[in-house]
Amino acid sequence: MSRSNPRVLSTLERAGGFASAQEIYRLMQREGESIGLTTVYRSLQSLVSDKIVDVLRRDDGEAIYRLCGDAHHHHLVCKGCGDTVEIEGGAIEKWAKVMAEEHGFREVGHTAEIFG
Amino acid sequence: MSRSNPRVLSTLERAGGFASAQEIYRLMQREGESIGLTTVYRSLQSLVSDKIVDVLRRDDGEAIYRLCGDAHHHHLVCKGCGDTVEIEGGAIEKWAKVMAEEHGFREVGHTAEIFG
DNA sequence: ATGGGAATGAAAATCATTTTCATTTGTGAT
DNA sequence: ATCACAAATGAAAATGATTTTCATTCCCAT
Repeated sequence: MSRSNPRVLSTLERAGGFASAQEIYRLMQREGESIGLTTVYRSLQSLVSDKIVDVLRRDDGEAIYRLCGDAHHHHLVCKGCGDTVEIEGGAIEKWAKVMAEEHGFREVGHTAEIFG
Repeated sequence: MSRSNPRVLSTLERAGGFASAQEIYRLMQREGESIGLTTVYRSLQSLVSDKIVDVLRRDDGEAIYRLCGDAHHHHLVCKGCGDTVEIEGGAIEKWAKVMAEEHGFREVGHTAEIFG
């Protein structure tokens, strides 16, 4: 197993908002950092499993990563500039729980993103 | 442009719940239908753009399709059997709108799925 | 120094999806 | 019936993200 390369995390921070592995890689190259794509992927995997970054999917299926606080929360994602805002979702938590129980599911998780 | 092959839609119906293009293709083959993977993809694209099926993404990035009523709604997805239930999300609509306005976004869409 | 495990990255492998392109099929006009 | 042309089809190649392989380099404790 490999530990996350700190430069990947620092690049993701600098990117602000969400960035894909490929974008982080290109960004690091443009900045003259010497790193392999493999290491970028490995570092992101490790950051995800350590719960240091979130991962979700673009419409085209590409995975995008974002540095996150550890609290459960949701996002507002701007379709134009890609800017994102974290928001807490008190209402949605309750909604998910009610809906799940109503249908005999044990709720274990949900996703919710708003695009605008 | 190509129109949707009706056997693809009928297979998706029969599959119940969500199915990926690959799954639909394999299913049709198993049932002895003669069809190409290309046609499955093309048909699904066309069904999506005609708003006859929804598309969303699995965690692994694979696109999954489901026959849907035309109303805006959300899903409960069972992690075990993959079974899905459509639910309407009155609360979530309101939540999305409020959150978007609060942050100066014009709300144009959102996604929400519950897994359990 | 030195031996061994972790980290690295180039290149190949994987896998879903899209594109290309030649062929087949359907349809309408003659 | 026949011709012509557009739409549909699918095999194979191309694409693009992600993962795997594997040989090399680093680092650290002995």
